[in-house]
Amino acid sequence: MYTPFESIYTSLRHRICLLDYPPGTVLRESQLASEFGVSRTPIRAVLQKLSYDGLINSQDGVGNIVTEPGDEEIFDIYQMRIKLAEWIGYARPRELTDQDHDIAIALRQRAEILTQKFEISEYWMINHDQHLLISSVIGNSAMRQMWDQLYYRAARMWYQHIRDNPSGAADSLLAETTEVCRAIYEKNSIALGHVQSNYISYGLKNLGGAGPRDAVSE
Amino acid sequence: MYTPFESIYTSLRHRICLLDYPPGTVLRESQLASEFGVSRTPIRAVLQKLSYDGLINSQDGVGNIVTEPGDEEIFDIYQMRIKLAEWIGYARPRELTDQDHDIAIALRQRAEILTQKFEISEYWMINHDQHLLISSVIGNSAMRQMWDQLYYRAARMWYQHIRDNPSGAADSLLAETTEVCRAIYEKNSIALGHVQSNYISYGLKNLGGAGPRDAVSE
DNA sequence: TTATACCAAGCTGTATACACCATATCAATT
DNA sequence: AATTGATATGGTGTATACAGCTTGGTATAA
Repeated sequence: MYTPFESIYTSLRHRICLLDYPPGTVLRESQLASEFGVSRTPIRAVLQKLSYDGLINSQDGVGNIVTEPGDEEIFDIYQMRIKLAEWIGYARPRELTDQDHDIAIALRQRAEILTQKFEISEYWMINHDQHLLISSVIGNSAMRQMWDQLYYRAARMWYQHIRDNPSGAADSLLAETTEVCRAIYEKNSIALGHVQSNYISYGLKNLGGAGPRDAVSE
Repeated sequence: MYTPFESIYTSLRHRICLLDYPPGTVLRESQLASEFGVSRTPIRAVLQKLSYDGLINSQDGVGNIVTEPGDEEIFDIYQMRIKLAEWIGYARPRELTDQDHDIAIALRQRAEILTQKFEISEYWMINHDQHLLISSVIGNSAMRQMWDQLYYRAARMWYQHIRDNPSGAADSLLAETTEVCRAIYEKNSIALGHVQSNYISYGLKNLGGAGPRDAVSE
């Protein structure tokens, strides 16, 4: 948010995740450069990072195309997120504090309001803030890095699904935030990870995928 | 290996992993540009990717400094590798073939020769080829990506340790390749992952770390 | 009418000149 | 002598001009 790079990178990632740039959109470097008031050079740096993140695909002579995740890829990413979530409590978690609980309570309140008047943007922001909270709990830096990366790769699909099927989304989110509150109140980071894993799993089910072939059975 | 980018990227990563560029080394863009016969621009792209990989650290006005992993980071990376390896067999593995077995047999033979005449470079190449083989088994693309990334982040530490303590390294590698051979012969990718997990765990122990504080106990 | 070959326009990839930043050196002052 | 300040030097970050690739359109010939 502070350096120009971070600011532009966050903006573009936000647009891709919220489908302002739906899959297939062609991003032109010169256009983005003029929009953000910089030259093509820093824009290219941002696009390269987005490319490493798997969010766009740069093709010489054509443009930077927002990727369209296939069914297999969606399944793979969700499977990884489910597994990683199970490990959150074992990845050198920092101690959960009363302040964490306050934040979680606030998120639950926002989710409760959402059940009365649903707004997709607010739904997203609650999800996002909860992700930031939980991510901050992970002490293992390698783990946290992967956790964040997969979150942003999965966000589009989830957002699209909720946008098309908003019924029940607020109730589910309220239930999730409630469970998160409890786990944090109990200062039990292992439980916190399990809650995450469960709700990601529910999400995968709702997305309609039990996997490309046979589901993973451990 | 084909595009100039891939070629330069692989070269520099190789040099960092094999400690040709030990931690603290300052990489100058113009110097690398003249060495590879290109301008600073593609060099910068490579360095940015290496920065995302956590192998270097770009500082404005100073240079691109090869990172020095701290004890905590080493432990985190190893813990993740141990956990991910356990999971290889469940990450949509492709079917193991007789050709895989032939490759594994060849690796074991090279390891056997290594026990008679140890050479650190050959040790590294066997390890690397084995990594490529096992990585190719992972069908879950998100998982494979993380697996590769952590491998290159951990390689330096392991290489340094073996270089300083070569005794027993060849025997251990021979044992590992033997177990890999067996798992592949049995076409059991779950076992293959467990073998990997075990030997990574042995490696962490040898590196001298049971963790920064208390070890993870699941 | 259809197919093919060429061409033009626009994009990304590259090279290079310039601006800004960090640091080491050296002189001036206390 | 020690310290502080300016300054020169060499680095990365940025802007821009150019080269190479892709693609859509068009003209021409079968």
